[in-house]
Amino acid sequence: MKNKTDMPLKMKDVLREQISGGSLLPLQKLPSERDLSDLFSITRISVKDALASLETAGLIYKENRRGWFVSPPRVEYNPLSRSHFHQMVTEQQRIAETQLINISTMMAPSHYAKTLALTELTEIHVIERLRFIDGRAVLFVENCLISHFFPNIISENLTQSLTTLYQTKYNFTTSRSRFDVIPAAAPAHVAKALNISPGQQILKICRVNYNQHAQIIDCEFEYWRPDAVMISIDSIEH
Amino acid sequence: MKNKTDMPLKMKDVLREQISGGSLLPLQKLPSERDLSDLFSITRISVKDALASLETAGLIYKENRRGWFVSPPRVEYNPLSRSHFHQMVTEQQRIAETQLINISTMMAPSHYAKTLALTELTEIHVIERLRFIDGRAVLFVENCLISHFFPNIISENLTQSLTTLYQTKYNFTTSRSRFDVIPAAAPAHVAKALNISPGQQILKICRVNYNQHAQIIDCEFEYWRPDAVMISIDSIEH
DNA sequence: TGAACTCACTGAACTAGACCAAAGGATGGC
DNA sequence: GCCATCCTTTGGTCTAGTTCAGTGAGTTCA
Repeated sequence: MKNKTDMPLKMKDVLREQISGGSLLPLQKLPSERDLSDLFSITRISVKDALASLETAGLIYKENRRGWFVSPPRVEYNPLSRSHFHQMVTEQQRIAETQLINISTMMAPSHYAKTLALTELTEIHVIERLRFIDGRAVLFVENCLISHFFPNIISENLTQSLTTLYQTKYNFTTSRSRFDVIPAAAPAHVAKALNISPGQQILKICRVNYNQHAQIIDCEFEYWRPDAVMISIDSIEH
Repeated sequence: MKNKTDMPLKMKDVLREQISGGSLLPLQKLPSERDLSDLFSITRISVKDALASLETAGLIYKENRRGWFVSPPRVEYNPLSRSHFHQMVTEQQRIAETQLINISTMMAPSHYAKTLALTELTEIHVIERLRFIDGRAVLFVENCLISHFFPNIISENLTQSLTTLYQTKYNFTTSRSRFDVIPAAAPAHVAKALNISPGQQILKICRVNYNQHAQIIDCEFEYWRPDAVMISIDSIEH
């Protein structure tokens, strides 16, 4: 029964059409909120609502105070596979990069201690890294290693795969991993690194890895931009 | 440097506090947006923004034109396990219910045909069901079965586990399953059943099941309220 | 050449209202 | 006791602005 023009809906349809039709390409910037509000004669609040709903659908994303952009296709990610980030991304004809953000060594704070099933008096290394696909920051990773398993690891090149490093330098293979996938809000430090607004929706993956002696050796917290990834698992691969 | 009172932030803190502190219990209704906007002397837009950010964090949820409610704890769900919905929920000391929404029989439309790897001239049954935890609708499921594998299935009781039915009546066991997890927006028919606004964030799980003869027998599309679930997988269980 | 500065443009966050449509309780007729 | 109708309350959607803070390109100056 709606015979109003419903410009906000029209704006969504136009953008959807331009994205699927290829007039707007992945990573391309959309017009500014102010321009869109003039173009379609609607307020900026309506523009923001409409853009937010396209964002939820995974069609567009925003960068803090920079603007809105068209989302590239999702990468398929199997958290159970041995394949690491660079290999996985490359196999899907995309370009991967890793940037080291921070390393710190500390006594395990309670939430890490709990995940690693150890006491708070154990020393851990926390490695924070940012991962890019096709030049876009899509994943913030916190790796938390139990120090005594990995002497001198902090002097290694930590932009490569940690799994490979575990194997070649420390002779540890991952015999078992356990992980949780949770739709959540971005914590402040993650939001800053990914250049999104704090509290925005992200996909959180918490993983715990066991070595060949069934010892927990490290855990990992991954924070993905929700439009960048799709978890894909096949029971036959184990 | 912010020395403004920042009432929207204060509202979030108060609600967060009341939820974690137990003054607001799971499934309990929050004051209306208008009441909150009076209480904290902020506009309804700011109230909505603040509530939306608590929603993203998984603390509260809303029902269409009914109001905002406190989210119960997430259930842990392992899509690889043989355990079915009722069993999984019961094991976590929660109450499960299933409601049959609709059954239809048709020639496979293209997106189903693609997922099931068959031609569009194959007949399929589509079973739509709504699942509840502790009385709250949290999951909309579409099961799509290849008809010739399941003669007369539509006259069975379809609020029980389909996996069990496959086994007892048709002698099919699931030998392999493959699934994708995607943060997405709720399609209109799903939004209606779950009583959420169309386009709102949900967690979509697409699963394909193979029988003991390595034939694809059905696929399933699950749409979860994102605050209700957490995917939890352990590689050792296979 | 290169580092520091300026400034226009961007979204972020907010105020102060408006009307609409669905939900659901209260009411009243039978 | 039951059912239809009314009415209040709810969120949904929208208009029309404002102020603030980070971004980044261009400019200036040592």
